Amino acid sequence: MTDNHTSAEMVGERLREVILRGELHPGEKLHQNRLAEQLGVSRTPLRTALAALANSGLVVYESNCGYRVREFSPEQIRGAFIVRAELEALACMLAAPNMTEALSKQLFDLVAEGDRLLADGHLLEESHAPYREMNVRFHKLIQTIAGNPWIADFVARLHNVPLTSDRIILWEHWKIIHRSHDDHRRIAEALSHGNGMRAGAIMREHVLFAMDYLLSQLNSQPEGTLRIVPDRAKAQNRKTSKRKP
Amino acid sequence: MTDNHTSAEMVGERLREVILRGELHPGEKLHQNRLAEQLGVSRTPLRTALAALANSGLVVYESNCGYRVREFSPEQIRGAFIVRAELEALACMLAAPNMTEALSKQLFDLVAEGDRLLADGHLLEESHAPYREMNVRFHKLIQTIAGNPWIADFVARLHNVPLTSDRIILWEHWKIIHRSHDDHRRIAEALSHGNGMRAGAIMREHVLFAMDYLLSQLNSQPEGTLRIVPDRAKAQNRKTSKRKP
DNA sequence: AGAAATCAAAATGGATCCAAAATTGTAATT
DNA sequence: AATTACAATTTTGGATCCATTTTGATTTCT
Repeated sequence: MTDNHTSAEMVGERLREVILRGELHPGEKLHQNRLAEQLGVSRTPLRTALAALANSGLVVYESNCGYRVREFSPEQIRGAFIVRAELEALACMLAAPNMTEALSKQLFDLVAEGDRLLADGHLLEESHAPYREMNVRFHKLIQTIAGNPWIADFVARLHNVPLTSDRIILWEHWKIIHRSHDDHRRIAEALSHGNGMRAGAIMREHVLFAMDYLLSQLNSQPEGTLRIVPDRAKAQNRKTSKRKP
Repeated sequence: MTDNHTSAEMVGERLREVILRGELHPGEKLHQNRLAEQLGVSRTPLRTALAALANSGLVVYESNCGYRVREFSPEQIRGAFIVRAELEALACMLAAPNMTEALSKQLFDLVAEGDRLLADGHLLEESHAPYREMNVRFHKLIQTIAGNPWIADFVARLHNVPLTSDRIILWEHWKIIHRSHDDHRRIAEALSHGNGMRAGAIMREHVLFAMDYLLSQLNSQPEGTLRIVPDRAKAQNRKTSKRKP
């Protein structure tokens, strides 16, 4: 599926993973020689990949100073959720008039898949990944039904923020994950009835609550259940010295 | 201000201009050798620029097949306006609680500038550029006040569609441009009163009407007052042959 | 004659090389 | 001792070169 053939594409995808996983710390300088050697390619495809990543917002570039991992303030993370809430709500509104029997079934199938994973009364460790994938598919399906490619594109870009990545499920409390899954069911029901406004309202709250919960977790325990948190202590020597000779 | 020093950045900006201005036709293949020679640089910075443009959505890339100018369907253009309407409405909602006396003044100064340009009862030819710039500044100021950088970024990306570019003012009819400017005044007034909902509602309609008008112009006279329209007749030989040897 | 195979030309992707700029370390001067 | 000037190293940016893939055109075979 996602088999990119050129080195530049592979390197880009690899870097994206590494950055989102937090293995490269925000603000960290990306030395081209070292990185190229580590990744086993020459500098040329690496630079191509970096140029692309810079435009996708994962790294920042400064002329003659190279690339560094982009860092996001809590305020920016909050902003990402707010825009995402609005875009996904809009997706619901646009999707509603496009609903068919088949599409309704696809949505409810995903809900049922979540039901199965949560059947025991809690989410097993080994069910984390399947649940996460189901969650991603549910949101993406609605965006597809909406038929506006810009929405899916922008939502994907908003996931290019380390902490808001769709690969992170930090809901350990049963009540929260249960409520979140219940939102999915209600959204599916509203959409299958053609009620875009209602589906959109649920979706907006669905995303905004995730924001509140994530930010509260960030504030309360900066490094606890979350190893993904950018280690500010380690955010090392960045001397923004700017002298005129 | 926008002085990018490296060749790659200059080439990228140059290509962006050329594509948005329609001098490179949608779907057209971008031959690296020829382009590099035309632009007076080697292929390396050109490829860096293309990689960036690909991620910004102006060109599309296919492995081992190179880059071509992206083409947008009328439906995609419509979709861009719809998302932009929502994002700019959201910007109004977020901007309202941030308003100050100074910011109100800045907004009304821009409105007054438009008043001056339209004072004669119509828009002079030489006032086109100033009016266009005022328009851009008005919208950008609201996005700045909103304080959510994602909105400004996404709106800018939505302007990366040839026909929706903010450099195009195709409103030749006095009534329409007058009404559009009146929207600006009402938005400024609503914002200065802290009424984000109302400002957002006006903004949404402001953008959606521009969409309707643009699309109607596109349908009625594919090449009339608009020279920017992609010349489909010239969209030349693209053989998407895909054989397995 | 039409389709398939083959070979030549061209274009893309990647590696290496070189120049220019920035950073770092050292020395010299105040 | 601190700061400035200067030199050496490192790193980035750009050009060139080479390999691989694609494209197209010609030839060959059914």
